[in-house]
Amino acid sequence: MGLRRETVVRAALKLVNEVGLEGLTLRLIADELGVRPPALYWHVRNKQELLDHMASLLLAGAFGDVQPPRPGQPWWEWMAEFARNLRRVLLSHRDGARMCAGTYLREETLFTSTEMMLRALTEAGFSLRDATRDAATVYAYVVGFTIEEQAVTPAPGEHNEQYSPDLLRTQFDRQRHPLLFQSVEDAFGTDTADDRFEHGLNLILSGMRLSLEGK
Amino acid sequence: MGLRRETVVRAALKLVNEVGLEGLTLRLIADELGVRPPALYWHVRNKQELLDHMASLLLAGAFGDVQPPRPGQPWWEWMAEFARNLRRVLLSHRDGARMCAGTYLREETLFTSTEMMLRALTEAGFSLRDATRDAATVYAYVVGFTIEEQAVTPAPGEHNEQYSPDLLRTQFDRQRHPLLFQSVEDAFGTDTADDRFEHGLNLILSGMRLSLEGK
DNA sequence: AGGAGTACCTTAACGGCGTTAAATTTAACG
DNA sequence: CGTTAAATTTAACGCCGTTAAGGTACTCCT
Repeated sequence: MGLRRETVVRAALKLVNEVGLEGLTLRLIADELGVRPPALYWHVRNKQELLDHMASLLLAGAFGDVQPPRPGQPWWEWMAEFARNLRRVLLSHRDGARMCAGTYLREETLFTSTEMMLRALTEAGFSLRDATRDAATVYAYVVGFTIEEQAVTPAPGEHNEQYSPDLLRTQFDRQRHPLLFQSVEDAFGTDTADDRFEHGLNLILSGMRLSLEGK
Repeated sequence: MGLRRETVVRAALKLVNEVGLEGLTLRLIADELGVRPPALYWHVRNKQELLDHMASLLLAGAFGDVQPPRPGQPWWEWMAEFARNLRRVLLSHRDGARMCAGTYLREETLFTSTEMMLRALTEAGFSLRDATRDAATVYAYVVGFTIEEQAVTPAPGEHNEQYSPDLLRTQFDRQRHPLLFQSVEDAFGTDTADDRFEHGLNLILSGMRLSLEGK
């Protein structure tokens, strides 16, 4: 008969997309699965463990099918692809970034793809120590960036009203904070989240390239 | 008589240090203040708004007394000081990073210090657009890094048992993931969180320097 | 065939949570 | 002293995560 742990985790991931992380309850998940709430405790120790599994499964979608750098592909392009993929996956679920931030990862595939990343970087000339810290930096940046992004844009198409241009314009006094005022205008004008993400990513990867040349 | 909103927020900040973000309840805060729970709703619309105010007040401690760059101080050293200060403040409260990640900031002093940062960077030669995105990158990195850090080390001295060296050693197969295995060893050996933070910060600031020269 | 054991789920309930409505006290002022 | 507004209390609602105990169905041994 039915219901493996992965089924529960997938149902939870589907629901978090609809109701957000705050709205996700065990009772709701149980309903979705046609089951009483305590049944979930057979598959999961408690809600936190379920959240850990959700984050792991979500990230497995980003790390899971990572391929080694293609022949001739520079490592920094490969890293950039990875970072974009990670952000894309985090954005693919409402509250995806907050879900994955600081959670304990329990998926085997995450280990193998991390190993692959470390290999790619060490083969490019980085020490293992630097490779580890560089990868952690990229990860921290992507997660941190996407958390802020999803705070403003909870789901594609939705926009948190607290961050609406009109509201912010009233808060930022143009006289006292002219630069801040202008930068908020830009942020809602020409600038897109993609642009901002690429800019920061480029900073990190440039720094990595520089540190490699300095060897 | 007594109890202003700031009193409530400060009590909440004190308590989150003792019980963590999950353990923080309005009833607990009310007890601490010698008051019944609904009294808090006079000073705060709901719990989320209280959390926003907590994050804002906490961050005000990091941004609040930011001084302009000292004469002759390079902008990157000034930025590094800011980043270290931010991390220090986030670490000063349990779950400080998670508390501040993606919350809506409501403190006036945060605006003025952001303005100051934008001015410092634009005077150093950055366009306003770049200054904004660079500052956002540093912020995202610091928050992302510290979230992971506090997941492993909830409070100074404490260490999450899920990340204990012994447990991790059993999970990482030395044969299949030799680099990952070694890097975990290093992480618990010579490497400190401070080292790792400085390394990533340096990547970003190097990238910023490079982008300025490229002009 | 029948009983033991295990895997999986249900029923019932507990204590605690955020939040609301309404009544009540406290302070301020003419 | 009476009125009004600010600040808090009492009482309660509905929901939450979680636990204990019991039930059902399947497997396997004899």
